Amino acid sequence: MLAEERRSRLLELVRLRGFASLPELAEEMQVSKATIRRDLDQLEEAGSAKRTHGGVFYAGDRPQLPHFEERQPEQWDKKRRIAEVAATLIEDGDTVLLDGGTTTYEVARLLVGRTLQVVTNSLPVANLFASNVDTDLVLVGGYVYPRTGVMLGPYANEMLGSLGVRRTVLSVGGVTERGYYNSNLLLVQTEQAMMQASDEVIVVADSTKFGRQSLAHLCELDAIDHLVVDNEITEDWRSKVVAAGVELHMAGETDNG
Amino acid sequence: MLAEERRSRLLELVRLRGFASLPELAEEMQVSKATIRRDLDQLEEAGSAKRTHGGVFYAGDRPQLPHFEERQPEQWDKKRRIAEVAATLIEDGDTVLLDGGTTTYEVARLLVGRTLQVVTNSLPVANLFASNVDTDLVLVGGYVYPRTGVMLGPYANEMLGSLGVRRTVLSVGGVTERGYYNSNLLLVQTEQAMMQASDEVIVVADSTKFGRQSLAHLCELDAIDHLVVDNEITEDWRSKVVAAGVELHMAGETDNG
DNA sequence: ATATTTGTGATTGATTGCAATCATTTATTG
DNA sequence: CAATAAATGATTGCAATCAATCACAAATAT
Repeated sequence: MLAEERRSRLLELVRLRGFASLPELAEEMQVSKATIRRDLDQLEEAGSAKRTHGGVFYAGDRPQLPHFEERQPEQWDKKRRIAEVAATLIEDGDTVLLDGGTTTYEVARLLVGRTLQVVTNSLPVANLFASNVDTDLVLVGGYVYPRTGVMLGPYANEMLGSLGVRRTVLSVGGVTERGYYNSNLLLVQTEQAMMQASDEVIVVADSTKFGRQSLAHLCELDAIDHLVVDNEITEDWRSKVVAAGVELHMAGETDNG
Repeated sequence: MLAEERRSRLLELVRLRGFASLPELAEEMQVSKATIRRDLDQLEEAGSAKRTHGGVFYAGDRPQLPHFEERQPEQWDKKRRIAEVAATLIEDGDTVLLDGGTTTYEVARLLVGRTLQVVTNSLPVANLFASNVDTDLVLVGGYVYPRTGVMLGPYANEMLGSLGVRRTVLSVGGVTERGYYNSNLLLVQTEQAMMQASDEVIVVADSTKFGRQSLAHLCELDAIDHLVVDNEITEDWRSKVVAAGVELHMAGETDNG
């Protein structure tokens, strides 16, 4: 085996595994640890990998969704608590439609392994379920909005027009007295098609979204069935939501509403 | 910050990053390295992470596609060479349809960053392009076949029926005198819809596929435009393909075509 | 409130890993 | 083919990291 070929193979192994230890690579390649170190030095110089004490991890191009991944850590504690409550609203055997928001993603993570039919227009959500044999997964096709991994547009809307689901979980970008908002006009159209396809709509939103304006109006306050929010929502917003006839579920230390 | 909360945050960081070094975790959490070690001991006991010298990598549940990932390393050298030749058949500005085969995936990897419109029914392929601003990506929706991340079935076929693309790249499971085969009946129907939607069909297949039977007949030998194969294809198969009027592209040390 | 349990940071000897070096082997070039 | 360059494995002293331990701090229980 040529040195160049071995380095190419090493890079592929590291790319597939994410992390590989130096002794195991030496064993697999049937060369000494010193040789592997030298190979890894070269991969590190090329920027493909990063050496660690006793190992190496992949540092080259990794498909990622910057917009999605930047927003995932925001208010993570709140999102996680909201997701735990929202997941209790889903019943085994449901057909559930999950949108591409980061709070919805936390819900999705908790649904993996449950006996469900999942429909989604989100690549990250789809990736969660694709390997899972307990879940039937249907992906809504369409134009993939750059950096978010969300499918929207006419193909998506047409497919949603011929689907029916029990429950939809939607994230929102903002809530005002006039209703729920997201930042993208095309996305909102696709989300409206989701609501049409659904018996019940569950909105998941952390408290920082309340009183925050966003570009595109999704629907009125009363057009949804359930709202799950963390316990830092104000009393004022709580009463507005309840007055709109929405079932309010609070996530956190206090009693759930 | 409570110890339990810190450990939960650590797990999330490790999950997001794949690998994290102990000094950087200690710095971010504002605790000593000794404390981080103890935390990581607990994560390792729980099976969520694996300690390394000076660091930790994520070892918990990771969405994966076993069927796809098991087959990816097979004949990797051949696939890679085939992909390099196939990528030269794609022109910038093309609309190209990529199926869910592992050889097609290697082609896809080489197309990232090119100015293209990409249509695909494969989650792994979609994940490659979703973050890329040079590429317009359209995902074919439908039922996600378990463990492969490939969308197929009536929704997929209907969407393909309303699309037109310049070139399609297809992997196959087997080639006999009677033509090209894949292992799944539903998948073959979706792939036939892909061929119908395309001006030109490019099949990518490593030489081990020739003379190998597979369940579902895709099309006759002459129904495609280009075949890209590694240089270990036999002279017998070469002449059969050429006699069928297919443009043969050989990948490897010898002269192409 | 006090008593008990759990968690933390620092220290120290033990363990793991590393890079420089050199003799030898392998690959490449003319 | 011989000459040259590149690569390899082993050795050795050095560097980095570790786990056990202890005194103290923080959290929890009564």
